[in-house]
Amino acid sequence: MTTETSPVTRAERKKQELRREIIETAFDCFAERGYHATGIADIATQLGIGHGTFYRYFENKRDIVDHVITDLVERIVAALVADNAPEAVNSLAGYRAQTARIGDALARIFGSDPRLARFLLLEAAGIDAEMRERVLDFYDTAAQMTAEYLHHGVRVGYLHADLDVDATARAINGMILAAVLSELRNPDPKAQARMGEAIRRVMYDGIAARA
Amino acid sequence: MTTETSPVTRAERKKQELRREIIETAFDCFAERGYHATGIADIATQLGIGHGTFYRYFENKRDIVDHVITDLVERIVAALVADNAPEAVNSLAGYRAQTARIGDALARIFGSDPRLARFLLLEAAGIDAEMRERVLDFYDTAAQMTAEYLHHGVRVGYLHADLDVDATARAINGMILAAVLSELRNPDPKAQARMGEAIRRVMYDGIAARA
Amino acid sequence: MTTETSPVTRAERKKQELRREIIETAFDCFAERGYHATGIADIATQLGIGHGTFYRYFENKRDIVDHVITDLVERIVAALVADNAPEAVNSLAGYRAQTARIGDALARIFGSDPRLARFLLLEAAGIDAEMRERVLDFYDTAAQMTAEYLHHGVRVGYLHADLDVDATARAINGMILAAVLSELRNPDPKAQARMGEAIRRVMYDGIAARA
Amino acid sequence: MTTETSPVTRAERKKQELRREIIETAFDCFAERGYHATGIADIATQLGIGHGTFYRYFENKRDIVDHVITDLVERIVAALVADNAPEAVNSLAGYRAQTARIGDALARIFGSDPRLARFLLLEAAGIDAEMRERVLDFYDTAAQMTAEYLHHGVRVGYLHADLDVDATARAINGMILAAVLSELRNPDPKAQARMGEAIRRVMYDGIAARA
DNA sequence: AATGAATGAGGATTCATTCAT
DNA sequence: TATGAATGAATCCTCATTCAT
Repeated sequence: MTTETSPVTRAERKKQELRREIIETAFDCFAERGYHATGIADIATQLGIGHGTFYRYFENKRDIVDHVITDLVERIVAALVADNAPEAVNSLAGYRAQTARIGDALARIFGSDPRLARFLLLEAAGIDAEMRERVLDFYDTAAQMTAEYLHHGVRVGYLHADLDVDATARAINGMILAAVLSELRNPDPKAQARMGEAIRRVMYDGIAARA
Repeated sequence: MTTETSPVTRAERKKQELRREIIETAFDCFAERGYHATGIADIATQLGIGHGTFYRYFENKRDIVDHVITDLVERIVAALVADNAPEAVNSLAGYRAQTARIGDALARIFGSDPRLARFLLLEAAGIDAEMRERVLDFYDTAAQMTAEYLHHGVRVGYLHADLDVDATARAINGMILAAVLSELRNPDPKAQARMGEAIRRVMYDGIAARA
Repeated sequence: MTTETSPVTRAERKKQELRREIIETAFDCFAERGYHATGIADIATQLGIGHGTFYRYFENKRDIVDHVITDLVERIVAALVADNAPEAVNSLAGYRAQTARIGDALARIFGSDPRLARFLLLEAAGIDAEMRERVLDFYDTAAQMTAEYLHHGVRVGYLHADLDVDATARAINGMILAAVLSELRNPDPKAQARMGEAIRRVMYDGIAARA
Repeated sequence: MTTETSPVTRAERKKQELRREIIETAFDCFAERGYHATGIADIATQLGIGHGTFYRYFENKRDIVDHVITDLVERIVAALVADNAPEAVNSLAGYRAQTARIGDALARIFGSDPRLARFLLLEAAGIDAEMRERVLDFYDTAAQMTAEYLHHGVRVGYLHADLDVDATARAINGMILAAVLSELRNPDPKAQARMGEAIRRVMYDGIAARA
C-alpha cells in the first residue's frame, strides 16, 4: 500500500540485477585470468552463487562473453558519442578542442578500469575465430566513426582537402589504440596526458621541425 | 666421403631441422585455429609426426608458443633493422625516405603472411597472463626502437626540438599497428600503400588544411 | 447453495483432478520422449503448471512413473476383465468367442493409444532395476490370468486334458505381446485383425496342414 | 624368427582385444545396472582401464551401445542360422525337429547368459528413440526370418496352404519372446524345456481337446 | 497452495602429458 | 629415437530437488 511496486516488477528487477552482476563478474574474471583460464565455477564462486545459477541467466560460457563485450562496447560508445557530434564543430580550433574532449573521455573510460583495455584489446580476439572477427569489426566501426569526423572537417574546410579520410581515420585510431595500450603499463594519468598531447601534436603539426 | 660431416653433427642438424619444422607448424596451427583450439596432436598430425615426438623437442604446449613468438619477433626485428640504422639519416628528406623503407619492409613482412599479424596482434596476448606481459613488453621494445629514430632526428635537428619522443614513438607505432590490423581485413596491397601514405602525411604534414 | 459440498471436499476434488492430469501428462512425456529424456520441467510446462507444483503432488520423478504404470495397468486389466470371467464359458466355441472378445478389447485399448504399448513394452523396463522387476511381475500376473482361462477350459474339458497350463499361458501371452508390438510399426486395424486371426488359428488349429 | 608375427600385427591384435573387452564390459554394465545408470567411468573401472582410454576406442557413450547391440545380434543370428536353413526341411516331422533344434539353440544362447535377454528385451528399447526403432527393426527382421520358414512349409505343403505367413510368423516369434522372458524369472532349464514343448504343442496341435 | 529461483551432485568428454615398446 | 596407447585432471553443462516468497 506504500510506494511498493508490484511483486512481479520487484522480482524482475532483482533478476536483471543479478544478470548484470554476472556480466560484471564474468568481465572481471575474463580480464583478470583470461577467458580460457576462467571456469564458470570461478565466476559463480566469486559472485557467491551456485554455478548452476549461472545457466539460468546465460546459455553457456560463450554466451556470456558475447554479452560482456556488447556491454563494454555500448558503454564506450555511449561515453564517446555524448556531446561529440562531428557536425558540432566548424573550425580547426573547435576540432582540436573536440579531439581533446574525446581523448579525455577515452582516458577517463579506460583509465577508470584497466581491465577494460586488457580484456578488449588483449584478451577478446584470442577467444575464438568468431570473436576475432568481432574485434576486427569493432576496429572497422571505430574507423568509420573517426572517418566521419574527418569527412566533416574536409567538407567544412579546416582539414586537408585531399585527406585520405579512411586511411587517416585508421591511423588516428591506431594512435588512440597505442595510448590505451600504453596506459596498461603506465597507468599514471600524467603519462596519459602526455600521450594525448603527443597525438594531437602529430595530428596538427606533424613531427617535422618548422621550416 | 671426405666432405661427410661427423654422424653426430648430421643427426644434430636433422634434429634442429625438425625442431624448426615443429615451430613453424605450431605457428601455423596457432594462427589458424588459435592457441587454445589447437591440440598438440593437431600440430604433430599436420607435420606427420607422432605427437609423442613433440615432447622430445619441447617441454610442453606452453613452451612451444614461447619459441614461436621468439622466432617471429626475431624475424621481424631482423627485417626492420637491416639497412635502417637511425644514425644513417641526417635530414628530414632522408628520414622520410627511411620511414618509407621501413614501412615497405613492414608491409612486405606482414603482407607476405597474414597469419603473422593474426597471431601476434590478436592471438598471442590472450594465451595467458605471462604472454600478455610479453606482448606488452614487445610494444614497449618497439616504442623504444622508434624512439631512437626520433631521438636521432631531434639531436640532428630535423625533428621538433621539443618533441615528446617517447609518447610520439608510441603514437607512431600505433599508426603502424593500425596499418597491420587493417591489412587483416583488407589485404589489398593498394590499400596498404594508402595506409602508409596516410601515416606519413600525418607524421610530416599533420591533417590540418594549410594556412 | 444447498447442494454445495464442503470447501474441503471441493478443494480435495480439484487436487485429485490435478493429480490425475499430472499422471496423464507424465505418461504422455515418458511415452513420447522416454523416461530419461523427460524432465520434470517438461511435464510441468506441458501441463501449464510450475515445476515446483509437481513436488506437491508426487515425491519425486521415480514416484510419478510408478503411479503412471499403476494407472495404466489398472485401466488395461479393467478393460479385459469386464464380461470376460473365465467361468462364463463352457465350450470351445464359447472360449473361442471369448478369445476374440478379449483380443478385440486389447486391440481397442492398445490401438486407441500407441503410447501405451510404447511405454509399457519398450520404455518401462529400462527405467531402473526395480521397474524391470515390476514389468516382469506384470508379465507373470498376465500369465496367471491367462492360465486361469486355460485351467477352466481343461477342467470343463474343452481344452487338452494334459495341457501345460502355465507354459501355454505364457506362450499365448507372447503371441498377444507380438500383436501389440507389431501394431507399433503397423497401426493399420486390418493388420491388427489379421494378427488376431492368425493367433486364434494357431491356438485352435495349429499350423500344420490337415491330414 | 619363431612363430612370432610382426609387431604391427601384435599391437593391432591387442587393440582389437581391448576393444572387444570394452564391448563386453559395457554389455555387462548396461545389462546389470541399465544404460542410463551406467557411467563411462563404471565401464572403465570395471575393466581396470582409465576412462579416457574408453574414448580411444569408442566415440561416445551412445557409440558403444550400438556396438554392443550389433555384436549381440550378430552372435544370436549366427547361432540360429547354423544348420537351420529353411530349405533343409521337407516334411512336418522334419520341420518339427528343426523347430526343436532352433528352440534348443535359443535356449542355449539365452540360457547361457541371462544378461542377454535382460539387455536386449528389457533395456535396449528404453535407451532412446533411435534405439527403440532399432529394436522394432530387429523384431521385424526376426519376423521375416521366421516367415521364410513358414513360406517354405507352405510351398512344400506340410503347412496350411492358406496360412497367413507374416502374421503367424510374428505370433510364433511372440511365443519365443515369451519363452525368453520367462527364463529371466525362472532360469531353470526344465522350465525352459517345458516352455519349448508348450510352444511346439500349440504350433502343431493347437490347444483344443481332440474331437 | 503455487511458484520458480537457486542449487550442486553427477556425468560426459577433452586433451596435455607420460612412458613402455 | 620415435611412437601412440594410456591416463585422469579438468571443465562444461544438466536437471532433480528444495525452499523462500
